[in-house]
Amino acid sequence: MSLEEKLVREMRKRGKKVTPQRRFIFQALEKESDHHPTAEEILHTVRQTLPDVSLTTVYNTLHNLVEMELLREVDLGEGMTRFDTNTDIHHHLLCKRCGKLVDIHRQFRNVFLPPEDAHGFIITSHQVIFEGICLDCQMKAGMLKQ
Amino acid sequence: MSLEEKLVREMRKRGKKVTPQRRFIFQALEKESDHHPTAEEILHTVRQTLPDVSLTTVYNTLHNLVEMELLREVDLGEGMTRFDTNTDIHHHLLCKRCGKLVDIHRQFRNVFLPPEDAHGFIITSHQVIFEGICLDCQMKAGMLKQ
DNA sequence: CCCCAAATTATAATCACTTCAAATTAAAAC
DNA sequence: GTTTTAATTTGAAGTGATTATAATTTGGGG
Repeated sequence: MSLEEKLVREMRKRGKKVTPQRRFIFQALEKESDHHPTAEEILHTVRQTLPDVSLTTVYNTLHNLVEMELLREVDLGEGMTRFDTNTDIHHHLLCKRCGKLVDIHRQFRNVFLPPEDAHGFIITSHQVIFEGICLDCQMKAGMLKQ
Repeated sequence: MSLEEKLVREMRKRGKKVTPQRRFIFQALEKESDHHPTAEEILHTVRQTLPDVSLTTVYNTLHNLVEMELLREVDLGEGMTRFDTNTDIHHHLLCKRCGKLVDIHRQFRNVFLPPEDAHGFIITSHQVIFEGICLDCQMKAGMLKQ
């Protein structure tokens, strides 16, 4: 089942309307699932087929999906939110220079807060963010001694 | 040596001017070091004694300190940047409901990316963010079966 | 086909920050 | 102490991402 089909079903299940705009947003999410698109990027893709879609609609739909837990918001302090169709636990590696973002699908077994360090919180999730400099940026900066 | 003294010294060491504005910003950082203040919060504190300081100056000074590696920017996807005078490696625990932020000073030994997972990046830092619901918010939501 | 709550839209607003250019000032040089 | 000057400060205007508003349109049940 494609992502589009899945999301359409979930929308219907919850009595939400399935508009053409939403269908194309679902398709864009599927198409760009590999690189954590921003709302602007989704808008751009959707407008290739539906030129009058508004940014508000994109945000509205993405937020709906997040609420339905079918989409994950990823905020790495870049000044904008990225959206990730992979809602499984995974981590991120971010290039400080160019903003390139890579998924890390490895688990870190130790990352767990024992009750005495949890300050009474109910912990619902955790995320590891690695920061560094990607190959391209090392190249550009002449950091690679070839 | 107080934080103010330390920062004044470091400024002088680098040939930077020590203005009254900067001194009061250093004091505010010291006073609020426990709760990761935002630029706005620093501004508010500084204005209690120096009512005409501008937000631009606060940002300018904070960014200077970050550049000098005497201050750490913490961005947890809340839509604004917090500043942390503790530049040691440590992690964070964030309440999703009220935004309360707690430092975690425990190390996680396993959190390391082996070269085959590093995608060629030079990794310079990592950060673990735990999310959950704090005691106060559990209380408010009646989640505590007392 | 009709209805109407839900969805979409354009426009304007907001929020956190950044840029800019003119006025001020710390501190080095005299 | 006075002068000099480059760094700093300032408020106003600008940005870019996101959100609010209110009028218009529409999916889909009846």
